[in-house]
Amino acid sequence: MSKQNQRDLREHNRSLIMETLLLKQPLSRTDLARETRLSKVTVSEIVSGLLESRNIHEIGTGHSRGGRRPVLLAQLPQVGVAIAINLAPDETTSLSTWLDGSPIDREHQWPAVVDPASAIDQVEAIYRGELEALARCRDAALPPIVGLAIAIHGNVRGDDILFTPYYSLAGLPLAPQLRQRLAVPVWIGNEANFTALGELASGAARDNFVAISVHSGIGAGIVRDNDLDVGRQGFAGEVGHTIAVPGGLSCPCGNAGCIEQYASERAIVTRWREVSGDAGADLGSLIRASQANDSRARGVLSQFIRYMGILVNNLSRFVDPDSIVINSRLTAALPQLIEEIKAEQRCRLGEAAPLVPSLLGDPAILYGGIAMVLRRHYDVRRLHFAAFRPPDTRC
Amino acid sequence: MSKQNQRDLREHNRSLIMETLLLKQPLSRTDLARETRLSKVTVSEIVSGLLESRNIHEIGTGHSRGGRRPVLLAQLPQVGVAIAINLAPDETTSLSTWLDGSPIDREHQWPAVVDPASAIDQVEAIYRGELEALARCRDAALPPIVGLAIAIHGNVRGDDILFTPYYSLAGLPLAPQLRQRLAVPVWIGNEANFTALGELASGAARDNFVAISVHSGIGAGIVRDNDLDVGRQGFAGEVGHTIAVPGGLSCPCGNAGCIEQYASERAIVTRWREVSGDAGADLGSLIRASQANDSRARGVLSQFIRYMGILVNNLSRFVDPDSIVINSRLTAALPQLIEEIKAEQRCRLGEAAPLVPSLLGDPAILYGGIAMVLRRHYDVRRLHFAAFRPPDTRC
DNA sequence: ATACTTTGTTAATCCGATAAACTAAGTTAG
DNA sequence: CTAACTTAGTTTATCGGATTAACAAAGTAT
Repeated sequence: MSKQNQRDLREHNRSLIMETLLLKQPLSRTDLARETRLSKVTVSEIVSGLLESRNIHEIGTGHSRGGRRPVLLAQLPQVGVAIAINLAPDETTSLSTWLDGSPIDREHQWPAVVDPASAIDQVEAIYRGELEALARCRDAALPPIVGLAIAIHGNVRGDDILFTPYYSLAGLPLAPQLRQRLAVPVWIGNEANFTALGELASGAARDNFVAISVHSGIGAGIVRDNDLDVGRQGFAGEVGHTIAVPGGLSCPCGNAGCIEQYASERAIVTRWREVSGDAGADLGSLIRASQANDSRARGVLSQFIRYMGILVNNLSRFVDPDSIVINSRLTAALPQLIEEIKAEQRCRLGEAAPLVPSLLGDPAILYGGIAMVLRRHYDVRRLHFAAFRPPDTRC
Repeated sequence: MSKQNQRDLREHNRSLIMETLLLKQPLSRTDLARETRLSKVTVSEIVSGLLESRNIHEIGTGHSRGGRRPVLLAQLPQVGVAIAINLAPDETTSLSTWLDGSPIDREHQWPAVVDPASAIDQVEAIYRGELEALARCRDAALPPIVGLAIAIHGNVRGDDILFTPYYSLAGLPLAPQLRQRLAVPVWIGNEANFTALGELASGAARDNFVAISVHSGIGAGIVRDNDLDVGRQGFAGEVGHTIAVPGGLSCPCGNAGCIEQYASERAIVTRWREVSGDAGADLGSLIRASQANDSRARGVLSQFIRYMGILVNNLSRFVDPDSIVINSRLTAALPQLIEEIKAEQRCRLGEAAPLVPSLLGDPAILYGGIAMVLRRHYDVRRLHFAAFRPPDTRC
């Protein structure tokens, strides 16, 4: 039902050109015609529109390839701001970027939002606080806000918050209310799904992949054809609640043997405390002990490896992705874990999917929110974050 | 890259009209304009083309709705033949239908194709044998063959046979060779994926669903947006090789604890033989014993229920489909098993996906092959099989 | 018989993509 | 240094496809 008249056709080709430019800028009009297989005339027309709407600009001329020099086109990033808010169970973080994904200021922390009665007010206050922080760090006026993305630690489908294990936001009309109050496009989504968008935009993976996020629970974002697949009820990728041990440890979800009872940070730390006899032990001490070749720590990690191996195997069998991205503090600190998880893949049905570490690490959720905003703003699927500006150059 | 010029637009709208007509025939031109949201003129133009190419015909006039009576349009089924061949490990079956999916003759049996050296010749012989059988049962000449689909019990991606556990067809250029020899469109695909297409065309499920097939192994076809998702290497849906028991029974695939070691027909019959002490016991005797309330049989079935419950749970968490179709001889004979598998769903993350039995049963693979041919022939995604002609009216 | 409805076609128009010709601005070879 | 060639981008003419509006065809209702 989507593309059936000429206006849709034009819209489609505009998206195509914008996406190509965002991915491979700078490009000339002729480059764009070659890449998109559109005629030069069509490209020139659409480019005129994009120039006029100040989405792109001409940045000068490139090197001649034996004739007239090409006029190079590039995105105009500082004409708008994208904002992402991560409603984590224990704190709220926020980040604002230009339209190329480069941060304007550092990441900000705020109190956790847990009370459903005041949740919408709180998020509104955080949004306004973020704007003030931006104003303080910039003397010039801010360009328009092109969108706000809010990461929910729970299940989301469209504007509906369906289930939130860590707080009680289910059923709250967060997105519609904020849209009205802030007069800004608002997108909400599951945290693991945002992470997957972040990995897509950072270049860790593309096309068809799964991004696994390990923290207190285990979630995943499934990307098919450069688009999120959230399933019928927004539960696609709830891989923490796949059963790995029949009749195993009971899980708050109601089932027994869910894999997140064996391989989540919480499960691993619990096990590490048992093994080490230190009730105050945490993920950091486990990592340090492992680096010091502590055999008890290695034992705990072998459990992590084993169950992550099962998860990766099962993911490969179910969805057979092009690659699997892992975002976890354990694999970030101990890169060899990735190889050990790979070594668990013994199924001879084809090669195992390439396993790659996240390029974004902890702030992946926020960058994923930014990606959510930008892909809607530009009406594209893939985009490419500009190199991250080092912290010292920020305000 | 697909739809960017006007020709693509026309092609898209032609497909849209054909798909709508196949699903809801008979329809008038005005009905089609309303359903597709295209203008009456565009519909009339495209319909003229479809009439001229004898894909559809006018079957008369419908009831007046207060004005001129509509001219009803319908598919013209007997202008072409679709053929499907199922290369099962123990036998080969074949089926031919008209373009509405109604069988021309009964299903035919042939010897199993196991020798890679002669496999292509054998399949060619079976195809020609099927044509002869059709000629024998019809005095009139056959219309053209619009395509041949071949179900492979193994992994397929495009024309490439990647892995076949039961015979050695991997790497064989079956499709390209037959295309050349028979001068007919040839499609090959995984058996479970074909089954999913069959369920789609039979109306058992639509849009986004998973069709699980249980026999000697366990496979699944994943349908997203009415299209098959076969994954990077054609392994998507190889759910039999997801691990359900860490360190469990070893599987020929190289892993341990694969779910098909616990819930496939082979696994269940093995267990039934152990429990009953009868080395000749089979699935039929298990079903009969269960119907006679034999407690040992019920025990064996409870294992089936338990592991199928895990599989359904994990599928729901990974892909969150609109529904899950189960095609197995056990659930077909003992429908209450479906309810018992449903009862295993204890995860409170949203409602469990509706679990429905296959409408096609055993010949689902063949009908799925037919669907494969027809959807390519008409360039549509969804289609709807005409009611099956009862066996006694066939030749 | 007259007025109204619905179906489907004809005619006029609009919109978007393309090809061909052309202008602009360079490089290269002699 | 100029003539010939190349590449970039625009102008012009044309084509293909979708839509609107008007109309013809064929019915119903009173």
